[in-house]
Amino acid sequence: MPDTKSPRERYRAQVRAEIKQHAWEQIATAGASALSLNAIAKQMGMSGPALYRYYAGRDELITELIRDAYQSLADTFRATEKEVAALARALRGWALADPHRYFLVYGTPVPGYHAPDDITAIASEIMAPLLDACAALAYDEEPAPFDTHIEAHRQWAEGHQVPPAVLHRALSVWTRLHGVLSLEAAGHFTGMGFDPGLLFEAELDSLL
Amino acid sequence: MPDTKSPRERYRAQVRAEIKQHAWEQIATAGASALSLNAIAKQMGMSGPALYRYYAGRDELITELIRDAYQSLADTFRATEKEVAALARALRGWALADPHRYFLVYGTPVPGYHAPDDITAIASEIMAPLLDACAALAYDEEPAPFDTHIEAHRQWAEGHQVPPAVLHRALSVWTRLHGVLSLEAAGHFTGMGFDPGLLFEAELDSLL
DNA sequence: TGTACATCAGTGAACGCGCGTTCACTGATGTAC
DNA sequence: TGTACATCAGTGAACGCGCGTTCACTGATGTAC
Repeated sequence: MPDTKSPRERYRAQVRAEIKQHAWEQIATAGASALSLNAIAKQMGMSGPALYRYYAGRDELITELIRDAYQSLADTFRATEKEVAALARALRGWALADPHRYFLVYGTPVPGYHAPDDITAIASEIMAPLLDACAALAYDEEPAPFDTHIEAHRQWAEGHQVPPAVLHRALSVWTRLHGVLSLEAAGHFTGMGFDPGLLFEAELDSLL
Repeated sequence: MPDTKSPRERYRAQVRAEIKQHAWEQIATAGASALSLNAIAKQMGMSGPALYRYYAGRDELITELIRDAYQSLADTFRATEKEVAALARALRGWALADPHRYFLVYGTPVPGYHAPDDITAIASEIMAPLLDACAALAYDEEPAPFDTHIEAHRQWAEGHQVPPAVLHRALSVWTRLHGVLSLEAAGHFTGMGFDPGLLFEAELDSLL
């Protein structure tokens, strides 16, 4: 009985991975919009058309890169303790390990690009551990006006039986951490002198 | 005695403005990386090389667009009451009025692009009213650990004699508002159902 | 007011480039008997 | 184990495209006497 994966399938998967790896390097040096199949092929010592054996075109490759980016964050969260501070620091590590991957997920949207359904599914897979971790926090403040609004619009947290204050908190965690991280990754703090990591911790403190 | 601006100078300024206007439209529909001098020329009913009478090249045009984006935010702040809530709402209005202009300032950085000095000068011109407004807030909490760190790295707030808690607050205002705004402008809230404006107000409340 | 000249906006042709993508093909790899 | 065949990875040529940018030029506009 032959292996479920034939040698050819194995090889295909390997070359596809190598293509993606070169694509990431190219994005890191020249930005996502400069991604070029021909340039990748040249870098791999192949002719341009050869890549069409592996990807239907440029768009399919970019979509897969975006999907992989989302998936890697989801995987990171899955491997992290379901506690807000732990998730926050995991997010920061993930973002700074490869800022271009981070920006592919949360950066300037590509005009006209619409994410396929499976990517939005991964997006809510990312939100889930955050909601669970926020549910474990203590809530001693009075409820904010936004809580009643979010109570009425909670379908994005489908399946999570948590009070509205938890939904609110999860959104604050998301936006506050993203605020520091995106400015840091974009280099807007360089030259200001302070340590962005400490500002990140201070913002994290505001959420616990 | 002739006018200080000759008719030719007037005309030049007018055409430069028209070029920039078409550039913005192009950025809005196809993104900043797709900006093309030839396409702008065609849109204006001119031949491509004609634009070289007005801009030395593509880079000079992009740099001027970025400068104008920074400047328009600085102007918006100058025309706004120096109060945190007012500045915050002015920022949101400015950002959502033209998300691509916002992303040109705060979005994914262009790899290899380094802003000229006068742009970083405008950047601190933007920070100034925020610092002043934060100085007018009440501070009843105990000082955060980050305050002592920012006290030691405050050269970016040169000329502002404010306590470290104010520096800290200004950074929090900047990052928290940017966190909500950038995710909203990038469309990450679409499909979630809630009103991003109310989340923005809730984050603003956390800062007052 | 009229003429001679200088300035300069805009044109069209041309350069070289890299892009995505197609196509017919060669040659190596794997499969079936 | 050996041979015949099918599969499929990769090539090279070609297509049309739009890009930034240069250059020598035409012709209109403004200036000086």
